[in-house]
Amino acid sequence: MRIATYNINGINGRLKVLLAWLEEAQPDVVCLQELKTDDHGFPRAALEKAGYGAVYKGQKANHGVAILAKGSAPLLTRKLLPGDPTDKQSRYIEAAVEGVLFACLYAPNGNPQPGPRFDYKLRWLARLIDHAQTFLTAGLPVALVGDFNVVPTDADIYSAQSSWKTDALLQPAARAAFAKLLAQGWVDALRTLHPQSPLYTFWDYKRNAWPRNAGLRIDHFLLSPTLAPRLREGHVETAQRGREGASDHAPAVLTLR
DNA sequence: ATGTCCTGGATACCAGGA
Repeated sequence: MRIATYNINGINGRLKVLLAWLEEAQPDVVCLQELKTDDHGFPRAALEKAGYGAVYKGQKANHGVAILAKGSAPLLTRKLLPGDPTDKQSRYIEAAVEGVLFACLYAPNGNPQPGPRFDYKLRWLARLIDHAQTFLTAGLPVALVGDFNVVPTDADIYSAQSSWKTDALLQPAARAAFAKLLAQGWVDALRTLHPQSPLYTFWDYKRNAWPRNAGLRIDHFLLSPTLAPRLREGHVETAQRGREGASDHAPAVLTLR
């Protein structure tokens, strides 16, 4: 079973790019972030034609998440991250495919920091930590997949002393939230497979980031202890970032037995 | 400090988010 995460940065503006990649990579499950469309505008028919069923929670202009499954419809379990009924942003969707539960997430960016946007990011991550614990307590095979908007360590960025130093993605409080998930028992799949590789998944459109490989690792797969033993292979589809009309994120793929 | 690209509201280009 091949599972993927892909921050598509506008699913309609980049539908051709997405369909070409699906055709080429043939993943079984895809967690998408930053749809930037409401549910009405989700390209359900085009994805069905490409062989993928979908569940999605869209939002006009910003955010929005979806889970695709090849040849089937994912079994939807939630569209809201518990813990704050007043939170209206579409950043979480959860569904089961072939006995594995996928939590597709798009954590808040949190800039500028400090400030209310960074506070929201930390509160959102705290809610994720609480919800993640319920999966572990239940012993379920779960993958937390998506754009966490956290650079976990200085090894996960081209230069920790760059202008990113004061960015919300690198702040100690954000990193502490990610570390707390690992301390719960979640396995950082890509880092476990490749302890020494950069594993960048994001290159800013600005600052000439892609040509000089000024990347950040912010898209992650966290596997529950019951699922982690099935981990076989994983990589970032780096070449996708260099395509015409690419998202600022590259997709990443894992193979599970 | 700057840079780029998406979306929406407009119906030209700008604001907001990232």
